[in-house]
Amino acid sequence: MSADPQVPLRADARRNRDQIIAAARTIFAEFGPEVPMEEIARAAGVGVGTLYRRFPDREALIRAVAVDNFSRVLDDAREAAEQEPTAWCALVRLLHQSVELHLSVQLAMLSKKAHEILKEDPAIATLREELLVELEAMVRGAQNEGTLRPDVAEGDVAMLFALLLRQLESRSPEVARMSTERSIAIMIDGLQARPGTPLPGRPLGRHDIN
Amino acid sequence: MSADPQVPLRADARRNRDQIIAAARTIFAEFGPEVPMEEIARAAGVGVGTLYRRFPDREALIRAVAVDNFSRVLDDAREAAEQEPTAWCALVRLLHQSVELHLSVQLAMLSKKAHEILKEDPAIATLREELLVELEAMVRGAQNEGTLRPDVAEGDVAMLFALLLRQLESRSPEVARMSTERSIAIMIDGLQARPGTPLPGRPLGRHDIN
DNA sequence: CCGAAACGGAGGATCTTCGTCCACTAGCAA
DNA sequence: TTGCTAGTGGACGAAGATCCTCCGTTTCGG
Repeated sequence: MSADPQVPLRADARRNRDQIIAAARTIFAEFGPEVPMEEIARAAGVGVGTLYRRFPDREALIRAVAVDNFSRVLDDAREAAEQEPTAWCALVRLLHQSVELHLSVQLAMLSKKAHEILKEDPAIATLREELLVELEAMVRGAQNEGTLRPDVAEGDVAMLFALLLRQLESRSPEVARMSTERSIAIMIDGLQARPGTPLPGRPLGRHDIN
Repeated sequence: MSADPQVPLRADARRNRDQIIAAARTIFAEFGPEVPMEEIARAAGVGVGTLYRRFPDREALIRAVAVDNFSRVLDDAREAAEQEPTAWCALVRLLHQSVELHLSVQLAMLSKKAHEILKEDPAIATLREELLVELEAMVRGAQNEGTLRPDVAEGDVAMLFALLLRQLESRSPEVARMSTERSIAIMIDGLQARPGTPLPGRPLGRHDIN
């Protein structure tokens, strides 16, 4: 995912590296970016030693996971934009594609620490920007269709994503799932175009959410 | 706030106790119930010793804060119910009265640890139940008025509160504030009664959110 | 089959938080 | 005012958590 190292990795090393990123992705998404490294190693089925050999410190791991994940979401977004008949549908689909989204949001907006780390990294800044451009296009598109209320911008939508995707801890999984679905649906309803009920403030663009 | 102790506290002790609860309230609301005790002591302008003398452990403090805060929210809710012309208005007002609400929600729904502690305590269980009853009345009322969509219940509304009130960390305070306001407004729009767009699942009652 | 690459996890170092203890301060009753 | 006692605060040792290195063992691949 990152630039290939001078010397290609041995097959098993490569495999382990991928497993680590995969494990880190789900674990970060669920518990945030500060879980003990050992948890991640265990989930990946490797020893901490291996983890640290591949990623010299937590920051490096977070960066790698973020790059990996932002790319996925960007792909999802582009795919949705391409396949769905309307911009509105694409937006809704993206919003329901929670899992990947969850992590990107978690890292980029919800965790102070992760945010600081990521904002330095140019590769990630680029991905993030591309993603927001994509989102902006959807928002504009849906507004032109008349389906999305005109007084919001991509920053607003990103913010809602962020708020909604935070799973509530505990609860029974089924209720949690249902409640998330219902909340997303209510929120989508709130986004739909409709006369009246102006929003306070001004539309938040992609620079407002820094 | 709790039953008066055998021997009344000396004036300064009383004052310190109140300061501790006040400090804990804002700090818990902002950073969750696991901040170091010393932070709280510092914010309250007392030493850790004082804190521990008054509240033998973190649990005791959390309980005290929760009782204090649930009562406030309950008062707010009743006041809103009484003063606002419609149930819908009362609901909206309550939702905007974020600060107090924030903490109750934070403690009762967002933090696993706090939740476990609180669910044992009968005083808190009572307050919580009373609050949910109040909320249920508002929900029913607003549904009868035809302003609130009929396919939600008090559990849904509580869930939305919980999701929305989680402040995003960092950002500039003004953008954060504006974005919260906007998100709440969008969500309220989504709650308003309207034909079409049925929600998935079933209405979540107050027992679904355990 | 052998050397290099990779592995895993035990363990020492470091950091965090807890909660106690005690010398000091300040209400309050007489 | 004074003396008694409740109250105070913060230094500090204990307990735990997490980090990350190090090295004996295993696995890859030429």
